Amino acid sequence: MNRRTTIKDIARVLSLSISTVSRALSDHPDISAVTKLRVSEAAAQLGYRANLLARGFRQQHSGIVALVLPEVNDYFSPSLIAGVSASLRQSGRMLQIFLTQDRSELEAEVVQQCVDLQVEGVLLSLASASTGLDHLKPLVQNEVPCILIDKTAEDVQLHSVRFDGYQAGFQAVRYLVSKGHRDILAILGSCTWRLTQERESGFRAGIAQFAGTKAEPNVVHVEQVGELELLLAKQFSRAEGRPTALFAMSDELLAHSMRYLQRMGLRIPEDVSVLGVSDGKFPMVSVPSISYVKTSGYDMGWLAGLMVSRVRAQEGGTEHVSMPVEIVEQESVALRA
Amino acid sequence: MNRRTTIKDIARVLSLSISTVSRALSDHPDISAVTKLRVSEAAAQLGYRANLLARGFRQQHSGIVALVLPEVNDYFSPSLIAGVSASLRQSGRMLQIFLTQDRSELEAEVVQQCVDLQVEGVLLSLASASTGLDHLKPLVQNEVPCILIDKTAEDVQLHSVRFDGYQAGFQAVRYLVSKGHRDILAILGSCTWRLTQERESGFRAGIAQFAGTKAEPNVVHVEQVGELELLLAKQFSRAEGRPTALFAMSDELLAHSMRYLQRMGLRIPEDVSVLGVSDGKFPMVSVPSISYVKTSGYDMGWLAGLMVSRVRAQEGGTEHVSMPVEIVEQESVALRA
DNA sequence: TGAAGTGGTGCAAACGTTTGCGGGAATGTT
DNA sequence: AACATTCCCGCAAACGTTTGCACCACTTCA
Repeated sequence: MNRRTTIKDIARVLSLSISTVSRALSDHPDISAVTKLRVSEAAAQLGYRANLLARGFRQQHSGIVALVLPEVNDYFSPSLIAGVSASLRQSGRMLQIFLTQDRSELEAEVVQQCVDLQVEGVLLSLASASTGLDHLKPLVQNEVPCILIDKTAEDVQLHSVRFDGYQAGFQAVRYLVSKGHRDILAILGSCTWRLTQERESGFRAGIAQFAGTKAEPNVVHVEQVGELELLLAKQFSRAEGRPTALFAMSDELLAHSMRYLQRMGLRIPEDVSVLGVSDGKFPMVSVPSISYVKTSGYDMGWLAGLMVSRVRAQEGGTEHVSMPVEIVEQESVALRA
Repeated sequence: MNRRTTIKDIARVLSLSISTVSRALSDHPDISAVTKLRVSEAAAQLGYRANLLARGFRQQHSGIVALVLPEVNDYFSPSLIAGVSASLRQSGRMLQIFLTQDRSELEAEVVQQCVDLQVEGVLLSLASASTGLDHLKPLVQNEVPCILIDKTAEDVQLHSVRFDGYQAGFQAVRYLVSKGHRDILAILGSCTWRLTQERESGFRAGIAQFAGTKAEPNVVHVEQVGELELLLAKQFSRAEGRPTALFAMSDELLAHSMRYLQRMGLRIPEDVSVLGVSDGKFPMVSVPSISYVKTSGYDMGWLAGLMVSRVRAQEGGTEHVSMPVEIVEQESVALRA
């Protein structure tokens, strides 16, 4: 096997020193224009490619950004990954993905691996069991920028970017009430997620403000999608006083909810209106199409990617971004007298 | 900032040479048991972590496997990624993901980047425009194991793993015919994919063998999902002699097809039966649940991950694996007299 | 007693790149 | 003419790890 051509080969061919070649390739001001030209021509000629491991080793960082996810689901993750990938490509970095299977121990292990690899930054979506943040210490100790995304937690040391959960819940109620709904059922995920808590408080605030004083907020928490069937059966079995609208916190909850509603013979939106929180793809292909609170995973990924550049550039304070949401109207919400 | 502890620190603390420490940590037979113990204790004590960049640099390979995808879609990619990730974790490697936006130039660029990084192997799903394989030359020249997955091509140099497309088409027809269907419409993807061609030939063979001699295979190719609406309108507008069953090659085509069918007021499965090819998640949440030809992305990812180990271990001939498929019955196919 | 083997350890080079420093030549300044 | 300045460039060290080789002490065998 023919050895890779290195910077030394270029130096030999041009009778230059390796330091000059190195500087020429990185456009160092000390090097004259003609030399730079000769070097870059020779490099192209010889098919030179920088050895990223050698460079990374020398510079003490790898050019890699890690994206750590509990799992890669069918709804949110793909667009998030696409956003991160696009953003990193632009800043000349590479994307490494780690899955933690939603387990804290794996998360800790993976975090250590990121440090060992000397990544440029870590974009981390917390496992649901990760209540404490001790296992992220290696990152701050080694000054690796860590940005919590989506599934975040409160922390002064770490940056974060997430959707405005409060607004998501609040706007959802506002919209449904504006369509005449008063009895709204909120299907939320695990209480351990900060995201869930925020949406719930937004939802409750919305109910209090818009639905009138008599209305009691109707909220259920779902840990496993299996629980949904019974919950919905209980809520919708009675003909009188059942919810006229359903608000689901995720595509997954939304999909399963719709499935059960339709099984029970309830029509959407004639019998019950439905509003989701989504990236937009599932609501689009569904029949009928679903109105939803839009949360762009792509945008979030893009921003998170930018943030590692920002954080590395100047050590400003820790940023906590919450991204805006907006209502997208489609067919699943009916006007109610 | 406190420097990372290195192998040298351990050596100094124990008054050993760095070579001894290195060998002890890698369980080299030359080193005595007691020394190994002392070293590993000191390492734990000092919180030593190997510098992966230094090691990779020295060993000429990074411990990273690249997964190169045209895009990360909502249906297939997530489980594929999960499978690859799990498999790589087991072999102690890390996963890097590159998206090519289904563009050949980006694919070529990314391939070069993989070589620059000295990855252990590349799992590559071809962009639809990548007809030739010249841009993969850097991989074979640098002896980087390359395994084409899913979107593959014929090549003697490169390994490949994909689903048995012929069987998918063939079994689909067999199943639908067994339920009494004769007029089956096949919705296929881009002709440029080898996968599409195989499924089409399987489909045609099935029609020829099972549907009787009089039956003409009814096949449409969809480049952009937008075309679907007109295609389906044309096929299903007439009341007489319209297809009684529809076979869709992907979740995406399936989802959009169903959407349009239902818009046209056609009931599934009463008016038209539907069969998909899928990983299984979308057919499950759909209403009604969809019968499908099962293709496990997780299994494929897992296998692809294993293959890089196999290829690196002993240089056997190039492997071409085609994974079996099976019919999963659900609610979307009606019995027809 | 000398030679040959063995088990444990250290020396030093090497991987490819970056970078602080020093120096030579040419030009400009007193 | 002496000196300062500017522009290019080379020397050599350094990053942390692995590994071929040499070495020493000790045992075994002739």
